[in-house]
Amino acid sequence: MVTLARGKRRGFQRRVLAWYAVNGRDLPWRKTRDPYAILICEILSHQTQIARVVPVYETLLSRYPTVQSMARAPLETVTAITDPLGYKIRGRWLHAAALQVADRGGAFPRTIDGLRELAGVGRYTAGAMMSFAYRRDAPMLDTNIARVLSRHFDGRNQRPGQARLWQLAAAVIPKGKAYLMNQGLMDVGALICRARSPLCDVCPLRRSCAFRRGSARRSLKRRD
DNA sequence: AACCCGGGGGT
DNA sequence: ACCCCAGGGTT
Repeated sequence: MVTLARGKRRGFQRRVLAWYAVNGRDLPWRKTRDPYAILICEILSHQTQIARVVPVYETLLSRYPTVQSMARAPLETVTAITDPLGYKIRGRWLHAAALQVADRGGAFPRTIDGLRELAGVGRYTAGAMMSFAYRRDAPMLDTNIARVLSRHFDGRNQRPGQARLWQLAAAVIPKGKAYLMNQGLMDVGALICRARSPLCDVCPLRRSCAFRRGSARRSLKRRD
């Protein structure tokens, strides 16, 4: 069980949201709540850098504006667009999921468990759809959020398991603001708390971060 | 839990 | 060369 002191939690949330309001990336799927569009962007984003996802996302949506139009399309026309990104199974997943939704009359599932029955939709993608498309307070854990939470709460000498990370991901969501928090955490992870050389000096969470506290004295003394 | 899938980016 | 990238499915 994860327990975060109320004050610590509030501070963490406030810093991420304030930072995101100013520094958040301007990504095309942040303009929509269409679960179909969200599904496309999330499937395409699996283990794939966002810059490479954007053009494929645009092509796919302009070619198949609705889930029914993708369901009607031959599989090969979809995979031809998605295959260049690698993990070619995702084109098949996307098309299969479109068929599943079309069979439901074009209505996407509204629950985590329902979403996870769609091809290629796991715990992460279901959480993303719940918070991005439906604006529900659902946690999600991707490589960015996992890294931010792990570093901030457990520092550099511990390896938190998936169970703890999911609990933390849920614990840091302010009521009614999962969308902003999840997007914000992903951007902090992608732009500041990077895997390689994190920009701790300009991180909104630097004052409370266990990773930074655990860093070598020498690097702390460095000034820009 | 370990393993597989994958092309492309950054260092 | 090596590591990493908005994970999911299978074994």
